[in-house]
Amino acid sequence: MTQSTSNDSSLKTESSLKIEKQICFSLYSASNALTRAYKPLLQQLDLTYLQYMTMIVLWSYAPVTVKEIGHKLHLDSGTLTPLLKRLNEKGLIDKKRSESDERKVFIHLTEKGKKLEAKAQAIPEQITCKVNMSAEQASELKMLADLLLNQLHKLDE
Amino acid sequence: MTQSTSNDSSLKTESSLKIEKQICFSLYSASNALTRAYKPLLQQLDLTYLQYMTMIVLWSYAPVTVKEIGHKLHLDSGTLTPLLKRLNEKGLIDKKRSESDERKVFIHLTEKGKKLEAKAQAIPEQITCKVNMSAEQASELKMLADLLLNQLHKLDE
DNA sequence: AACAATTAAATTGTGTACAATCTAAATTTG
DNA sequence: CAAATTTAGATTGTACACAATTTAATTGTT
Repeated sequence: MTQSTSNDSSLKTESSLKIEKQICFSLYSASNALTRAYKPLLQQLDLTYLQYMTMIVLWSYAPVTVKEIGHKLHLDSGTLTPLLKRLNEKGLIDKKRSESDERKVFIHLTEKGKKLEAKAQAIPEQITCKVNMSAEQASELKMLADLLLNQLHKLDE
Repeated sequence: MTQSTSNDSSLKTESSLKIEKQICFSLYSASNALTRAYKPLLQQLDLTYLQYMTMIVLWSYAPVTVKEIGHKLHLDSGTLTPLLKRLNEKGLIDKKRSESDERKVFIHLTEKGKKLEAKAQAIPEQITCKVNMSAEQASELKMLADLLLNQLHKLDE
């Protein structure tokens, strides 16, 4: 069989298809794994990873519009509307339409939502223990991921 | 000194909740942005990012079991079963139950599936153009993402 | 003022991720 | 060798992501 013994078709595969897979896929897998690692910690707060992220934005900036949350998290209303509905059902946030511009919806923290911040203080340290990387490696990883993100955002202009 | 007496929680927030958010969130955002960047390129192949990834595994290793694909992509049958069903409907793969062990399902490439590899050769170069990073930065990013992934996998043992 | 264009959020539909459960087949044990 | 256990894959249900469309409010232009 000519084909079964020959693997020259993989020459190009090895020099491009496989290598590029590694970089993008490494990022993809690491991101999934990180979300998985957060899950058991966040169950104590009854939050998913994205809900936790949204609460972090709210703890710093509430009241903010859906648009502003989306800008900070790089997400659109298709993702945020149902997510905010769930946070509202949990009693963590309130929605109020802006009076000056009725298109805008401001997201406010409820007392329960504000109180949750104290409980969330434990999370960062717990995840740092799980991720046994040096501070230098972690900040280098962050820097490179941000660089990549910025490069990709430039394309949208 | 300059700290407000009204909000002493800001100290802890700034030193942990905010910073840890950055690292994990940078990774998360970069990964999402990368998937978005692939989308227009992969539309030429009528594949999503994960379908493309699965095809890359198959181009190298088919026929392989669902389990083996899952191991390489760090995904389980809950994700892969419906995905493979779609690749099957597109005529790219066939499923064949193993004769020696009827629990196992081997995924084979169809002729159409094999032919798609040639068309996919253009993708890596196109994405490299979009991601304007140096080779050093890219490989450093990959290395750190792999390190993180390995650290997190150690916890599962 | 009239109306086209833009904007904010919601909605719809497709495709991941993943926990939990189920079925059937293979393996291990008593 | 039969019962208990394990394993491979499929199924079910929840929650993202995101494109495309819709609705309603605001802004821009003439």
